[in-house]
Amino acid sequence: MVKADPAKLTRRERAIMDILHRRKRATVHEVLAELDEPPSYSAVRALMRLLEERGHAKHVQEGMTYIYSPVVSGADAKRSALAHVVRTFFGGSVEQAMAALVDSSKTKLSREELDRMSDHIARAKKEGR
Amino acid sequence: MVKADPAKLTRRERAIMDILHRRKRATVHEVLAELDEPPSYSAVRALMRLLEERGHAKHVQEGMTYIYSPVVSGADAKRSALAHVVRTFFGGSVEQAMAALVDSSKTKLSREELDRMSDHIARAKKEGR
DNA sequence: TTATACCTGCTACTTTTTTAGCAGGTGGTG
DNA sequence: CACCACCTGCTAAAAAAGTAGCAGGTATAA
Repeated sequence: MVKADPAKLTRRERAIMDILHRRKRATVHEVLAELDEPPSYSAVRALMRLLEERGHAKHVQEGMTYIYSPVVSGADAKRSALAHVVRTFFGGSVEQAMAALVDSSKTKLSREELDRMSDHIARAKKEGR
Repeated sequence: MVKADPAKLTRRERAIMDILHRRKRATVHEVLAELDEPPSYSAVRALMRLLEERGHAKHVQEGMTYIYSPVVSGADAKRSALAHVVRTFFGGSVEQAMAALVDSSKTKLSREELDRMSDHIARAKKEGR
C-alpha cells in the first residue's frame, strides 16, 4: 500500500525531496539552486520527473513552468520522519528524543518557547488522563 | 573536513548505517537479518567493508568475526539527525518539532514520561535564564 | 513575423552502486 | 590428520543512478 516509501529514495532523490519538504513547493530552478554539487538543469529535471512517476512528488503547471511539491501531506511526512529518527537513534524513546531536542538547542530557545512547550505537555497530560 | 557525511550515503549504505545506529554494534549476519529485501551475505559484507573504508563504520574483531559499529559518536549522530529533521520538516522550529513529537505518540506516553519531559524543560528554563 | 528566451520530453551514455561467487583462512571435532 | 562450518578478501559483472544534450513547444518583444 505504501507506494512512495522514503527509504527507497536514491541519494539525489532524497536531497531533492528534502528541498521540496523544506520549501513546500519549488520549481526545477529553485531545487537546482539549493542542491549541493549541483548537476545540470537537465539532470534535475529528469530526476523530478522520475520522482513524480514514482509517486513521491507531484506538480501543477503555473504558466509554462511546473511547480513541484511532495505528495505525502506535510503532517504525515513530519510524523514519519520523526518516528524514524526516534526509532533509529533513540531506541524508540520519545522522551529521550525530546531531551536531546531541548538540550541541543538550549541557547536558541527563548523563554517563551519553553513556556509553550510546557503548555503543550500539560495539555497532553490532561487529554491523556 | 567532514569525511563521513551521512547525506552522501547510498541507499543500501543508509539502511545499513541505520541498523548500526539502532543496534550500536552488529555482525554482518545481524545486519543482513534486519535488511529489507535482503541481498546475499556476500553483498552485505562488501558494503560494510566499503562503509568502513569510507569512514562511516569501524569494526573490532571478536573471535573470528567482525563486529561493526558507527564511527560517529552516538551523541553526534543523534544531534545531527534531529537537526536535519527539524530543519527539513519544521522550518527549523524546535518548538514545533517537539509538539509533533508529543502529539504523534500521545497514547504511548505515560504520565511519568510527560512529567519527566516537563522537568527537563523546567531545568532548561532555569539554566537558560 | 522573426528572434529570443524560457520551458518540458526524451534518449543515449557514463558512472556508481549493488550484487554474486570464488579463493583462502581459522577453529572445532571425530 | 581430514572434514565441516564458519569467517573474510577480492574480482568481475549486472543493475541502477546520474547525467548531458537534442528536439520541440509556448510566450514575449521587436
